[in-house]
Amino acid sequence: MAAEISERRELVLKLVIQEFIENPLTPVASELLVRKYGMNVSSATIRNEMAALEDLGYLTHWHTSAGRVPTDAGYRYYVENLMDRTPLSATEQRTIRHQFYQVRSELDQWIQLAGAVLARTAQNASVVTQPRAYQVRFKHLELIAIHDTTVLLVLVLHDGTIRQQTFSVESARSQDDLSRVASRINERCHDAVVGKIEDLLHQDRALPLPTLDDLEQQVLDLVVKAMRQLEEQVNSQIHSDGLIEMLNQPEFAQVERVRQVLEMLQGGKGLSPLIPRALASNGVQVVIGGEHSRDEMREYSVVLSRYGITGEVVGVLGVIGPTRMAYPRTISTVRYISTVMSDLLGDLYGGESNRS
Amino acid sequence: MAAEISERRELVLKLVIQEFIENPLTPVASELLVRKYGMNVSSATIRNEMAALEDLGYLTHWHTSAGRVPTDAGYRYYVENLMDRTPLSATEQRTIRHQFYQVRSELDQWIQLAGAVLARTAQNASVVTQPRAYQVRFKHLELIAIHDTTVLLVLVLHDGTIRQQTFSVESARSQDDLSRVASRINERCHDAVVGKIEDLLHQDRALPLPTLDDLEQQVLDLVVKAMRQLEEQVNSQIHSDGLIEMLNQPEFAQVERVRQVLEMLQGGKGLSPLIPRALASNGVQVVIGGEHSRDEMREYSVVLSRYGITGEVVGVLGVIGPTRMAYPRTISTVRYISTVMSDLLGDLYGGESNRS
DNA sequence: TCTTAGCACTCAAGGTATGTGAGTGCTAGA
DNA sequence: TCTAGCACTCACATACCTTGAGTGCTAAGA
Repeated sequence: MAAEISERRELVLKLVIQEFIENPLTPVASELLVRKYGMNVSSATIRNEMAALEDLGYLTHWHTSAGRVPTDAGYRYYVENLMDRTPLSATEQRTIRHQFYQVRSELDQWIQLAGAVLARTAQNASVVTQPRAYQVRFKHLELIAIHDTTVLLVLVLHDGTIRQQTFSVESARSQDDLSRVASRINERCHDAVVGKIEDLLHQDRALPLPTLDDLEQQVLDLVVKAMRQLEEQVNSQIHSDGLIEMLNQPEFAQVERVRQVLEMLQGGKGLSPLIPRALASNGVQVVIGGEHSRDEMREYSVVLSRYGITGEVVGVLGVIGPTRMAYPRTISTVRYISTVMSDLLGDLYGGESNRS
Repeated sequence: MAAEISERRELVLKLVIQEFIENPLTPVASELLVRKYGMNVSSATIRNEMAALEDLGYLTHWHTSAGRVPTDAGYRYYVENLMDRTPLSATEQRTIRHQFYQVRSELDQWIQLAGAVLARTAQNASVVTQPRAYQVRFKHLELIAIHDTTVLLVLVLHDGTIRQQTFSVESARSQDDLSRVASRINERCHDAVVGKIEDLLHQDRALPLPTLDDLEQQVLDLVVKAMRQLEEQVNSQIHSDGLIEMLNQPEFAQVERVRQVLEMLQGGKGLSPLIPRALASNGVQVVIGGEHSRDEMREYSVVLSRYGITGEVVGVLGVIGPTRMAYPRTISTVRYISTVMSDLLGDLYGGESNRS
């Protein structure tokens, strides 16, 4: 019984995995494959094939008299070679696109919607990061008088990120005054990267008679600080959704697992190492169970894709679930939603969206 | 054995509840009270008292040979009459205030921080709503050219809410053009409620020669729509945190409960009926188990408080947990954080903060 | 009238024994 | 190379028993 892969062996592997994905509580038995999928051989033959697949490392046993269960390697082989790659049905595509169409003008709802749709379609938890520019670039700022010496600064960056913060000025200023300062800064800093603004500030301070007044300097300081801060937290916020969907999966019968997942998602601890990889690559990335660098992720798989406009703004979105997840459907979903999001961003920035 | 409340009976009730709060898995036995709290009577006497408290409806049995467990009425009596009302320790207060001090200028982080601190201090899930003005009032808007005919509208309302959305204009406009339109609108709509803006729009349309140009009309339409939308969703977003903390509570050993909680928190379904009540009342509100109108909340208690500046902006924050929760600590925490948040808002708006 | 010692009674939880059946591995023959 | 047949394994369910914590009640004492 040479441990090589034959066509029939592949079929057995594929069926075992698909069966197990559908019915994750019970290991799949040789007899079942014959009965349910009408194979033309006896269960004994299947058993032999299964034993061979076990030698190859694609299947395992929980105990001697239990059916077979896929290993991480098995899933990997399945995803690479065996899986059907059918896209989402036209109906589903239409429904999804329609939902996005309805919020097309509300930028901040895209993320939320993407998370919700991913979770509901893939029946697992979803993660979505804000689309971020490769470089943090200034777009616009606004100063709003709130009260006495308190001013609200609203900073809009080139990638659509909005930051708001308040600060105190030494003496009360009128709204007109503030607006004038804002528009002067907007003119000077148009599309500038943070370094440019810093230079501006330094040069000006070196002059004997600065052309920037105190308030302008103060505001620019704040802007620089805010932009630097954004630059550092590369992964930005990881928005996640679909915990309930994930909980409905049978593997979460014990609370322990639930806690694990919550900790992984909280602050994206378990996920952040994956983000840069996803940003750097085209197409959908799949990381299965033990392939994760972190131990606490060993029992989960992650399907991620980049979305956005190459060279302009990019983000990451994906699904996280138990290693036994419906890979074909999940992958199609992630791929599709990433193209939808890319298209949306394309419309916004007028660039070519990054369809993979 | 008359079913009346005596001093000793109250003590027994108090001890039973405190003991059960500390050790929620085991019903408290008469013997234990004598041993642990060194009472000067025998366990039989305590048993009699417990039986009386059971007649009064403050305690129950799970089965004949199990210790006593508080009922919802018992908790209620405890919260109203028996509980120690010690505030958070000075050290804790200082730590908390310090954390808020560090993000004092970043308005949008207050909510997040309040949620996190509430959850960590009370060891349960927390909920925080955005502070909202009684009336939605216009503060400021900004138009930013994004690309060709796409314009980003940033709308700042009087209570600090920021809404961003994009829209298309018929013909491309320069940023200067957009800024001019924005500042005209800002002048006209200063501090206006939505009705005012609508009037302005209607009146103008009725004129033979409108003073507002097309773009201005389009923008004002969007503003009105956005403001109306905000007015309707009174409860705004309910931000919640601390799921993990809650999961660490022993009552969440079964996933069923976890799912319940998730569903309650998701979109604040279970909570929204409580918000108006909390907004309308001073001080800390406690709703215990069966007192909830919704069945799915029967096993949970909620501690809520309003925060903000009366007559200006108000929000709600609080904690949700199993009926057996550490009421004294939770209530102190909610009360304290609500005053901290009120103070912060007070600084921002220059009003008197709503300390209760 | 209140308190308490004593005792019978109850019941959840944990342990052990046993049966059941699904499923495998192996062997020998087609 | 496939397959029928059979012994073997092991999780799971069921029933049964034991244990002990804790109560309720009674009757005697303060």
